[in-house]
This record gives sequence, C-alpha cells and structure tokens, in this order.
Amino acid sequence: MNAPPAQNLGDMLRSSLWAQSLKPAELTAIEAEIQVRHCPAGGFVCRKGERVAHWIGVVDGLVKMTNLSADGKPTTLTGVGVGGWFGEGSLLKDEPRRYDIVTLRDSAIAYMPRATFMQLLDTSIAFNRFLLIQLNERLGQFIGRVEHDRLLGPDARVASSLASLFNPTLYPGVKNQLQISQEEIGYLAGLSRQRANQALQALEKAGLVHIEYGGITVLDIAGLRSFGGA
DNA sequence: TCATTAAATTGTT
DNA sequence: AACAATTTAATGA
Repeated sequence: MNAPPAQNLGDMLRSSLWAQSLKPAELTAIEAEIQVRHCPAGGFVCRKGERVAHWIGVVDGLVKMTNLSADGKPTTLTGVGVGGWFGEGSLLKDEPRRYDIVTLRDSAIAYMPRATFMQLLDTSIAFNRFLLIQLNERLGQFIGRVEHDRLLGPDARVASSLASLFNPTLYPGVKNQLQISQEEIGYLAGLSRQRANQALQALEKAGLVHIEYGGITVLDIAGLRSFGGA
C-alpha cells in the first residue's frame, strides 16, 4: 500500500553523480536508451543465473539483493534505494547474475543496455570515477559484514542495513528521512518484523534514529555504521 | 472543513 | 503468530 512510483527517470538521472558531468544532449540521448519498468512489491527485478544485459537502477521504490545460502535460507546482501545502481560487476565480467533482485515495494526500475553502459565507460571519466567509488564502497560494506556478521546481534544488523541504505556516497539523492515500514526493514536485515521493531527501538534509544509512522529519520549515520561494525 | 470508515502500521504478548 | 492500539487515507455530508 505504498504510494505508486512517482519519480521519473529524468529526476533520478539528474541526481546521479555520474550524470551531472554529461552535456544535456548526451544525457537525453542516454535517457532515451534506458527502459523503465514498474515492478510490483515482492516481484523479481531479475533472477540469479540470468544473462546480464543491463545495468539496473532504482528510479523509485526499494529493492534488495538476496542470495540463497547453502542451507537454502535467503540472505539479504544489501538494500538499494532511490538513485542506486547495481549489477556493474556481472556486467563487466560478462557472467550470469549472481543474486536475485527483489522489490520490497512497488518500484520503478531503470534498465540501461549493455551498449550504453560500455559507451559511458569508454567516454566519461565521471562515470568511471562513480563506478570506482561505488565498487570501493560496496567492498568496504561486504568486508565489514563478513567480518562482524556472525558476532553481531539483530540490533547491529539493522543498524548496518540502514547505514548501507543511507550511504550518501552511493545514494546522494537519499534524504536522511526515508519512508520505510518496519516490515521492510525486517526484510532487509533478515529479521522478523517484531525483532526489527525491537532493534529500531534500541537504535532510537541510542539516539541514532527517530522512529515515525511509516518511516524513520537517521540522526547519526556514522553512529549507525560503527554500531554495525561496517 | 469535519466526521466516519477502512486500511496500513506499530507496539506488545 | 496473533492481538490491540495508533496513524493515515479515503469518502461523503
């Protein structure tokens, strides 16, 4: 019962770091090559094992990257919010996608064809810099996670998930106030809604977030990150 | 604009 | 998982 996707591709691109250095004509040309598809809540944006033909961005909504662990339990690798792009790893290596992408709510998803991605890679320094920063940030996130995850309690996992979702380096357009239900936070952190609720209350008591109806406000991103160990 | 109702979300057990 | 309480959104007077 989330609001239907409202943002459009143009706004999303203009708020992306890599797009800001392009000439308006270049940007409109790229915009024309990108397809936007609307995905209902809980739907698959793309599945593990599929051939990777696009770089994928979140125009509106919220998605998560999940993987199935050896025992078959779904594990959320990370969430991606408005303005986020992903899939460049498999696109660069020309390999099948390594994880499922699932929408947590009704979302608008942008699909940039491989040819467009490659052309940007060849012509835009800002685009290359963006990818470098993004890969580095992700690397730091995942290293921090595998380092701490088994030692961390549910509270810290929620903190870590939120910190990655509010990462200003990856998602400059995301404000510190995000409309996300506690149920969705639970999905992101791999917890039940009840446990996510307790974790959020603990984080609020610690002064890191402010809980509102249907959303949260992040008061201390650095605190969240250190809380989660990443 | 206000009151009523339904739906969504949250807090608790 | 189930329940009650609270908030929001929608509807109509």
